[in-house]
Amino acid sequence: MSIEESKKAARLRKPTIATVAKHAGVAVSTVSRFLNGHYVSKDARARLAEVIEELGYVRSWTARNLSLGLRGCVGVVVDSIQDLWFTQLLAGIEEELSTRDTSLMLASLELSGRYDPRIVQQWIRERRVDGVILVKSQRRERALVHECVETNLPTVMVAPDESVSRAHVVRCDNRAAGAAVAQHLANLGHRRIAFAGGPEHSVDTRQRLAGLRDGLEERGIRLDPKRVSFLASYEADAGCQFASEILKAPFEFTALVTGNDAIALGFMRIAQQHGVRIPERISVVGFDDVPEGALLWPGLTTVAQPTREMGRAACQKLFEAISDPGEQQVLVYPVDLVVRESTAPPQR
Amino acid sequence: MSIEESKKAARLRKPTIATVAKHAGVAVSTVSRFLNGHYVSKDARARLAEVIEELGYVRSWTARNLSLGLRGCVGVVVDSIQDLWFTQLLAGIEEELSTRDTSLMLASLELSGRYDPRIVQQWIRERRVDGVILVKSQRRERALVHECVETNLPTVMVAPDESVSRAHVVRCDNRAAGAAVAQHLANLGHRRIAFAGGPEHSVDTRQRLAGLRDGLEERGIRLDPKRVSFLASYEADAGCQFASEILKAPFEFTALVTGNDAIALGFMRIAQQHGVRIPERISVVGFDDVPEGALLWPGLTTVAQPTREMGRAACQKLFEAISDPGEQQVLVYPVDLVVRESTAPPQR
DNA sequence: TTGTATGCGTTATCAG
DNA sequence: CTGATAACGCATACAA
Repeated sequence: MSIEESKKAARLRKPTIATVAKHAGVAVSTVSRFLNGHYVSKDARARLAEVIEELGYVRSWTARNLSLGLRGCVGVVVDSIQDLWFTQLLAGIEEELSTRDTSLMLASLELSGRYDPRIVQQWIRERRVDGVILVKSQRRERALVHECVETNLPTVMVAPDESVSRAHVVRCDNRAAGAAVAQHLANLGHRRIAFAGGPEHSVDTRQRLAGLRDGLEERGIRLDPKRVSFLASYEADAGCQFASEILKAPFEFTALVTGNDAIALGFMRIAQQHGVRIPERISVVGFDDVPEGALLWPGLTTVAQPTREMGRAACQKLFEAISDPGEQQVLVYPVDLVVRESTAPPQR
Repeated sequence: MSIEESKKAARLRKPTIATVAKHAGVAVSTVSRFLNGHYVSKDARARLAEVIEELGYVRSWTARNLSLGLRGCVGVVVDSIQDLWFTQLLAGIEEELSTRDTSLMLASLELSGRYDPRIVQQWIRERRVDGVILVKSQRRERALVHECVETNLPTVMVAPDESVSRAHVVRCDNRAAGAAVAQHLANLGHRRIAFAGGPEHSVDTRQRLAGLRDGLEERGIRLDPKRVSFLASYEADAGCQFASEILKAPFEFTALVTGNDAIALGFMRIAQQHGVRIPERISVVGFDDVPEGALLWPGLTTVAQPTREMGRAACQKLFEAISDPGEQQVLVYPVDLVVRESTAPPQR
């Protein structure tokens, strides 16, 4: 009776590894080995493939993870999910994740206007994620990075603002990016060029500036230190503020290179609001190539990164680190100048 | 010996429910009940809280999910992760999720330029998610929606383009939005108004148009059917294309209401490129209030939705549906007109 | 190569 | 109210 009942129940319930084993006439361990690509005889292999297909068996990732002591989930941390550049990175991450049966936990460090890393610290302490991808981590995230590394939590950093060890790093070739901009502006005939970067300590900003400066010098153009500024953040607001400052007095330069697209967009808004014509009066260049830069008029000349690919790579590296915590690598991706309407030869 | 060893191992290993039980002198089931807020005597409760704190015990969500037959993961489906509006919704979803120990799987239906719902179908078939949130699902997603509903997969739809049953729906008050725009434009003095919506079958577009039309009529203004168009999509490209069409010949209207912000942005880019001044020659209004609309000059007048809140609500509804598959609800959120620089009184 | 037995950490059932 | 114990579905020593 109870046997009958359990049999019926088994028929209704969705098939497990045991069901497959029974139908194929092998042991569960054999099925498991088959599923994981370990050694199984040709015969068994064929039979199992058939039975699995027939039964419509799908493995339980929850059970697998429990058994392996994994969470089947990675964390992605960023200042704000609405970061224009991050969205593209996320697309790459998603793409890679979808091939891996791994889910995602997202954390904005600045969700409701103020900085709060507690969610991420909880992840780390409770080991809720198998690893984390830290996107554009800044100085204030130092403690967080430290926690990750101390806990031996596999960690990949994308475009970190400080150099780090004990974590994979994925970033773009900022120096080349700066150099490309230098060449473009020099070719257009600009001689008086200004730079408005992100925070001064930021690696991205420093490298882009270095590339720009060197590139200009190669062409006999000096980047006047008086025309180099560092803003408080990489956000559009900072660009707006900078524009307001600049426009208070007459200014001399004919081209402005900003730390990223968001800053450039903010600058352009305020400049245009004040009647400053772009690119006639001033050419503007950004970095990142966020989609929005192509959506306004004039379109923003910028330097594109293979952002989506970098997202995929970050994910791949993370999985490598999870399955085999070995050497830490630094991946540097090439960049591409994208010329739109915000740059033109200087008027005079 | 082996006892000693196992003891040592237990000390090193991180504490489980069993460790807690031993230390507190109760059975594991009692600990479980305590953890889940079921009935436990006051004494035991106090002791357990203490022991848990002391041991730094954290429960295994993997094991819990296995036991409960859950995945601890919800799916979020959208055309493109880079949808300007979606990003804000995602912030709300994330916010809610972070309080629930649930992770996320993201799927773009149009990841590499072409439509491919297979990833989502896999989720459904393999029951990899406890529920899904379908964002802005369109006509072509009908089959997908059908699959979700047929499988009894808890489903919440946010701003679906078609009306659906057997799923929770979260959307904004589109009619009120259209009416607000009507009032704004009428007050400014516009009489000749055009509308460029999304796809004609889209609920959002139809409701916004209806609200606009009625609002105008109340004020004695007729929305000329000749000035009503429907675009192929809600994306900026569609807006660009529409602008190119319009600008080929002289046009009569002084204000354009678009189906959403993305369309408006695309339109404005091309219009400005052609030297059409906004808002002097033509006022432009969008819907959604994506952050980018505030980032350009002139800033886009639009109708804001409580997008983040809607994300949270969608998530909450989903969890309700997961734990108790009851009545399907429709949640409608109020909207807010946001006036920026893209609208002004008509010149003549 | 294959099968047996045990562990992974919880929850739920059912006596006490 | 509490305690034993059987699921949950899979992976892996270890023995065969």
